[in-house]
Amino acid sequence: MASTTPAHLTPRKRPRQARATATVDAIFEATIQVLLTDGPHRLTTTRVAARAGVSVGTMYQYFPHKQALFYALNERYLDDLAETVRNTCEARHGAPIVDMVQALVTTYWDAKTKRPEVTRALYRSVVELDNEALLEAFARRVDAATAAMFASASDAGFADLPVVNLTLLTTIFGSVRSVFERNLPADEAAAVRRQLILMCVAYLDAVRLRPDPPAG
Amino acid sequence: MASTTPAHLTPRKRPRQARATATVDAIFEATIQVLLTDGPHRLTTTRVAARAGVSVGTMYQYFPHKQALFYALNERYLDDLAETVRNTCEARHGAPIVDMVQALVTTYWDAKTKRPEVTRALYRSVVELDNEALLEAFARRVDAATAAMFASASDAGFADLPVVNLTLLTTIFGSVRSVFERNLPADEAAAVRRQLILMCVAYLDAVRLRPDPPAG
DNA sequence: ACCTGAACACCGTTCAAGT
DNA sequence: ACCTGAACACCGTTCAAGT
Repeated sequence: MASTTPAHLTPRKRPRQARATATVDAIFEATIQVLLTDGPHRLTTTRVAARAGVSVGTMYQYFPHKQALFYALNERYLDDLAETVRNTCEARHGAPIVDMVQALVTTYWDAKTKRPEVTRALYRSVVELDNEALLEAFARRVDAATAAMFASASDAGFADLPVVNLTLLTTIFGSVRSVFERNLPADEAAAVRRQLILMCVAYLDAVRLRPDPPAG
Repeated sequence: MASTTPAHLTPRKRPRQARATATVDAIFEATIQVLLTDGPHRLTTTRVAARAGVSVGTMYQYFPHKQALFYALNERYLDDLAETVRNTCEARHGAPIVDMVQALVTTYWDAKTKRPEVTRALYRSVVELDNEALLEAFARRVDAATAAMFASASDAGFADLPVVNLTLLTTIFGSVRSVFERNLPADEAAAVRRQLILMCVAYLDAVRLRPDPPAG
């Protein structure tokens, strides 16, 4: 992932001593806090620095500018999420296709819903800049994990797995974001989640290869 | 829609004279231009005003602050989009369900893809504030239009139409946004669009009510 | 190696003065 | 009714000076 990070978003310097590491961690934590309490619009560098207990100058030693802060925050978050999805996928290799879809949707959904305000804050913090590189790297990792899982399904094969896989991920990622954006009430959100699984299953069933009927 | 707009986002004053209307239009147009050429991050009020050929002060007579500009822009855009979708839906009343889904996905997708950079700029401009009210109003309108359409399907009925409808819209809106966010190459985007229709059809087929088999 | 905070440039917003 | 633009407060970013 690091290799895909545009240079202007890279931290200026990596923490080398213990206190520096503590500083960077404090800045991350402070950023989330300010994001949650004040919103992205009222998040100022001074405020974050104050909350982290350091001076602005210190912050700028590690992050070349404000957006780099958001970038690093999202990078951390997406790394985590990709890893979670990967684990889920590996554990389902060889399983029936329905189990896979259910596990995938549930894992992704739950990960996003665990701390909804953080998720929302992050969605909003990715305003600008080359977050595309970030999202691309994330998508690539998840893509690989789910494609490998689906390829191993015990009860289904697909003529064009890459397209099927891309469609599924696009739909799942998108739906979750949509639900957050509309801030749907919990019961409606839960209903959509159940239906989404149904939908993915119906789709996979429609596009999967069926064994030829015995010749005669 | 106007009734749901939060007060602090309302234009300060409505243009009453012809030259004022021209001013407001120029400001809108300038905002889009600056958004496209400089990006949301480098969009300053002075720059927009300059491009529109007015002074900053004038801008502030109509928009209480910068965000209100973005808000108004999105409002215009979503009004338009909702109307387009509504027309599509009305024209399909009584049609078979497959035609409906196909028309819905195609209309929405094409509307968003017609001017991709504008779409992207708008997605990014809705950073903050109560865009929720805006999106909610939009969703409500589209919701009503599609629900009425699906209820009139010549070849299908649904036990829980509201949930089915909500799921479909969440998926369609979300997928389109996902495709934009990842900036998928045209051929992959096209493939996803086709698959999305397939997916919706498979889903509707799975959840639709079938006539009871004749008793015996 | 790491931290500080005053200083600078710039941007959002206002308001007294104009037509 | 509509427009102007200098003025003000504030925020992002820097850098000389410190430990």
